[in-house]
This record gives sequence, C-alpha cells and structure tokens, in this order.
Amino acid sequence: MVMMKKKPSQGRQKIPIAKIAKSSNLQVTFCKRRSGLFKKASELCTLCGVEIAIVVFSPANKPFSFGHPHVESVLDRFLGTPKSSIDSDFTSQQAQDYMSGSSAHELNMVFTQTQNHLEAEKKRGQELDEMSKAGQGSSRRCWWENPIDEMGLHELEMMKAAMKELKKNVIKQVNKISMIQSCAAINSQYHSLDEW
Amino acid sequence: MVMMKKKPSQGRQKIPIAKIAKSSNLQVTFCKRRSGLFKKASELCTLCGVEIAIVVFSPANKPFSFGHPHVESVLDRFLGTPKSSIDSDFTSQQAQDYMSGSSAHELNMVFTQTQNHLEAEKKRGQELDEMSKAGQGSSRRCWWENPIDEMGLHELEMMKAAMKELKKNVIKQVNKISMIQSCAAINSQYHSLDEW
DNA sequence: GGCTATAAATAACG
DNA sequence: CGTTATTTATAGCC
Repeated sequence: MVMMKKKPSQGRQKIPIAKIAKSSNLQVTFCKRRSGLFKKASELCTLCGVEIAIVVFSPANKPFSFGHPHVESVLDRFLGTPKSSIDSDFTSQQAQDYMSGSSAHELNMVFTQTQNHLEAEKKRGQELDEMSKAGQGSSRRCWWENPIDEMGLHELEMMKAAMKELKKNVIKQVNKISMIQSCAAINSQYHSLDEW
Repeated sequence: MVMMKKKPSQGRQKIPIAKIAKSSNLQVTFCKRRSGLFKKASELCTLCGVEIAIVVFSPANKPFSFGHPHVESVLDRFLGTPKSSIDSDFTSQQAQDYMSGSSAHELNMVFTQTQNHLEAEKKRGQELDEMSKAGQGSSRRCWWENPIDEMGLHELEMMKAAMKELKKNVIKQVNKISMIQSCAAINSQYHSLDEW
C-alpha cells in the first residue's frame, strides 16, 4: 500500500469514569447513556420476566423514568403498598369494560394494559420469528402480526374503541384551544386530525 | 503445531430478547444483567452528576435496588415533587423520533413513555382538580385537558403519528388474515376500521 | 441525527 | 466465579 489517509473516525475512545467537564459532551453523553440504560432495563424485563422501575434526574433536574409494567406499581410495591394486582393479565374484554366509562382513570388503564399486551405480542412475534427462521428462513413478520389470529381481534376492537374515544376528546380539546388562542399552527393540527 | 482442536470457547452467542426458558440460564442471566444495569447506572451518576434510583424485583420477587445518593431520596423527589416533574418524562419530540423508525421496539417505547406521560398528567390534573375544588369548586376537567395549553399540542401530534402508524399496520394485518381465513367476523372488523 | 472504530458487556463453558 | 469469543454500547465526529 502506498499511502494512507487519516482514519475516517477515531472510533470509541476510553474515558475515565469521572464527572465530564465539557457541558456539551455531558449533555450528549447523558442522553445516549440514559437511552442505553433504559434499553438494558427493558431487555432485562423481557428476558427474565421481572419488574423494574428507574427514575433519573437529568443534569437540569428534569425527571426521566422507565417502568415495567408500570413505574408507580413497582415503586408502590417496593415502598410497601401491596396493591399487587394491577399488573400483568388483562383481557381485552376487561379493557372494553373499562372503556365504556371513558373516564381519565379507565382510559389510562387501557393504555397501560395495551402497552403490556403489545409487548407480550412482540415477544411472541420474536419467538415465532425464530421458529420460522429455523424452519424455512423466509417470512419476515411484524411483531403483532403473529398472535392476532387468536385474541388479536379482540385486541383490535379494544384499540379501535380506545382510539376513537381519544380522537373525540382530542378534537374537542383542540377545538376549545383554537377558539381561545386562535393559533394558526393549532388550526392546521386540528384539520389534520381528519387523517386519523 | 499443525492441528487445531475445537474452539476453546464459543464466546458470546446472540440470544433473542424473549423470556428465557431454561431457569438455570435465566437465573445467571438475571444476576449478570442486573449487575451490569447497576454498573451502568453508577457510571451515569458519576459521569453526569445525576441522581438515579432503580428498583428491580427478581424472578423470585426479591427486591433489589440501586440509588444515588439514596434510593429513598430520589424516589421521594420523584413522587413528592409534582411541580417540576410533570411532563419532563418524555418530550413529544423524543416520541416522534422514536416513531420515525416505527419498528417494534420504537413503537413499544412510544407506548411505554406515553403511558408514563399520561399518568403524570393525570396526577397533575387531579391536583389541579383539588385546587379548583378548594377555590371555587366547579370546573371538572378531563385529565388531559389541563396541560394541553403548553405542550399538549406536541403530545397530540405524537399521538396522531402513533395512531396513524398503528392503524396502517393493523389494516395491513387484518387484510392479510382475512385473505387467509376468510372469516366473516374479521371482514366486518376490517371494514369498520374506516371509522377510526 | 447518522457513522465508524473501539471499549464494554456478556453467553457459553470450565 | 474465571475465560474467551462475540455481540453491544458508545465516544468522537460530520
């Protein structure tokens, strides 16, 4: 070889585990490592089926949190409140029952449990992915395409109901705001709601 | 030396992010990854000078925790200071960033964080409810009507994007199923998706 | 925000 | 619990 230009990148450099001085670096490092930490926590939840809650206060004292199945439920359990059955199993029928009230709490519950369900389906999707990969190694599937044949349809019904309710409330709220504030940006958002 | 025996070690193998079946493996993985998670958290504390609390319930429901400077102090701050801890959980910008990929993990993240966010808003809404009840005792508010004047619009954008993506995927999936199974019930659901 | 080279974490074994 | 081969996470940049 005749010549060699400089390395296109220095790659990762070793840094001492001590307070980062340069605030711009500190900012980006905080963001990246916080993401990494939450991802690790998520993987631990999935791999081992455990409950985790993480609370982080940023350099600017802004709180960030991660929780599975739920930040508060885990913290409550840890702090001694044995309200230990809000979690895991939640049928779409129950979800629909909750939806009928459409109050704040019910709606929040639906979303919490929906998230859990989506996660469970994702997990199953990955398992089926592995199986089909071993079998014929062809059909790529989306995580929620797999389990839909059994209970997925009920899940879809729940999602539909929840989304419909959300849209209704959002439109009402945005309409209220647009009357109060007369902001162009708001109006454009309001009209684009039709695309839902 | 001309001959070469088997590799002295297979080294690290890639494993799917799904519940580990073999309980002996699960146990060791839980220990290792919990240590790794706490170490990462410790590094983040030192590097960025931030406060972190982590609570983990083991597969045997035994609680483990990490905290800097202390678990309780961080949790107290998180649970007891609603003034600054409202939405900082997750900005709509971050949510939209996650959405752009629209892969399983990103979508799941969006829902996890959205749920956290909605919960924070619900909490704040209840507090404001208490205040206004003490003040004039009249205006009943929906949990997400309160904070909408500031950041709610961005939140709505996020919700819209998430729901749109969900709808697209759901329709695609239901369509696939209807072709495969030719089930009348499914078709009726498929058509009703237009109401979203 | 996306890359690339390198440091770290860790799955399978001993 | 220590080793080792790999997979992941990420520091420095554009």
